[in-house]
Amino acid sequence: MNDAVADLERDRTRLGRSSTAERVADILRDRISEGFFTPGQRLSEESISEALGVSRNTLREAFRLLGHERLLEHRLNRGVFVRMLSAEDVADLYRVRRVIEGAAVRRALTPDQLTLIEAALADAERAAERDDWQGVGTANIRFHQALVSLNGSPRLDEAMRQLLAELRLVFAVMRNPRAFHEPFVERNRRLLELLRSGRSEEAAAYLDGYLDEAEKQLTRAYEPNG
Amino acid sequence: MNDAVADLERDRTRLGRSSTAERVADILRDRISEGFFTPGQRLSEESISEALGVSRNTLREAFRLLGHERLLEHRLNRGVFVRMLSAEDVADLYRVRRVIEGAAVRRALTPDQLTLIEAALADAERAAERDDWQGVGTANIRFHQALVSLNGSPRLDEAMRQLLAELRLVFAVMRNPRAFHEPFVERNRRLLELLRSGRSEEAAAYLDGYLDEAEKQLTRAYEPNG
DNA sequence: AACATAAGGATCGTTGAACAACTCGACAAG
DNA sequence: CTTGTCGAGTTGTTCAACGATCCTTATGTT
Repeated sequence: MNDAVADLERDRTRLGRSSTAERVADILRDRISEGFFTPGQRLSEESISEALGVSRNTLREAFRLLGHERLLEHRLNRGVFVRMLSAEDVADLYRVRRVIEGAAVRRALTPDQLTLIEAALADAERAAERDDWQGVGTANIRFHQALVSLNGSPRLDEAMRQLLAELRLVFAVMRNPRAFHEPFVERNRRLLELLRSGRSEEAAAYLDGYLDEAEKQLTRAYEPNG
Repeated sequence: MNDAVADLERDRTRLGRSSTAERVADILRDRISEGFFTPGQRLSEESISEALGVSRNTLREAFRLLGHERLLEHRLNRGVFVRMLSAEDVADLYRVRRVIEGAAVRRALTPDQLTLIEAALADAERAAERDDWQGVGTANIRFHQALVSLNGSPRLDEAMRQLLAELRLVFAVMRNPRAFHEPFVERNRRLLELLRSGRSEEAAAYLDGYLDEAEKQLTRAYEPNG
């Protein structure tokens, strides 16, 4: 019995997790990352609270939540807007990725720590065969999330989660997802092999170049019509 | 005219920055880090909103803000509590510090980047001469904050700010601040000299040992009566 | 005595309405 | 073309109310 019960404890976080404000935040978060709400757009308290059938107060709590995740921007007396990232923001996001992901790949790993990463990579490869580039993007994100989890730090995991959510704001305005996501599947494969064979310094160097390239592509595809 | 107006833009952030909820959050944050509210204590919506003269709704917005900073813990239908850190939390905080501060000291620096760090260190040394150990603690925090700023990343700065606020929750329950803070002034001095002479790998190694020691002391002073 | 159950009180969660404060565009005056 | 003024529309904040939930205490059962 004890094992089964212990397993249940993992679900406890999901239990406490059900205030209306949080569920509203979940909905809005999804809508933002799927591009339904586009960066720069203003979110009206009145129309959204009415549409979702919650009070303005509750909606405002949800707005605060997403504001702290940097998905929304709160301008006093003017309302909340879907965050619009500048080129400087993109640069900063990649600065942070280099620090956090770099620390992850430099660690000594046990083989079983790599299974999660392998799984995400396999998903990406399967999605690529299906020409499902949105799916590739999602799986790639999982790949990097799993990479960070090698640090074994809940706080770094959380930071990475937020960072990737912000990055999705940029992906949302990109017009050619294939050109962006496709090449990285292969690179992820190579990175994983370096990790598996324990060549961490090589892996770190490879990751740095990898992130440089991604940042450059993103900035290029982003800035001209920013 | 254009130059003078351009200068003003820097003040724009200060303009939007004053909703009641945020000011309430500022007050509560101060109260928590000064130990007026102690970890584990429940913060009643009714009594606090009454005491501060704001409505429950506004206070709840402030609670949400501090919850996201991990200073408060929100339990559904039970209220908010001042966060109580476990030994595992302390370990995680130091895990993150190793990653973020480690990345900072490994960078190549220009001498003028060190002036902020030097200033914080000088403050700590002066406070130590005055036997002002609270002051030493504050200056030490500024030292590490300045260290992280070498990364040049606003997001990492912000993450470090939050992390140190969490750590203050632990400092607040410590009974002998001198024993904890005093030895680190000297270590900070040594670390700065290593940085100044450009020996970054040596500095990184020194920092690692430094953080190990701090974590150990903190865990020891903390766990027995946790 | 140990345990399960039920009732009651306190507090939180959420709502709806109200009004003040503020933004922004339009239009008039200089 | 710039500066004042006005008004519509939106956000900021408060208040009162009620249902939902938790905690404690009292009650009853085995």
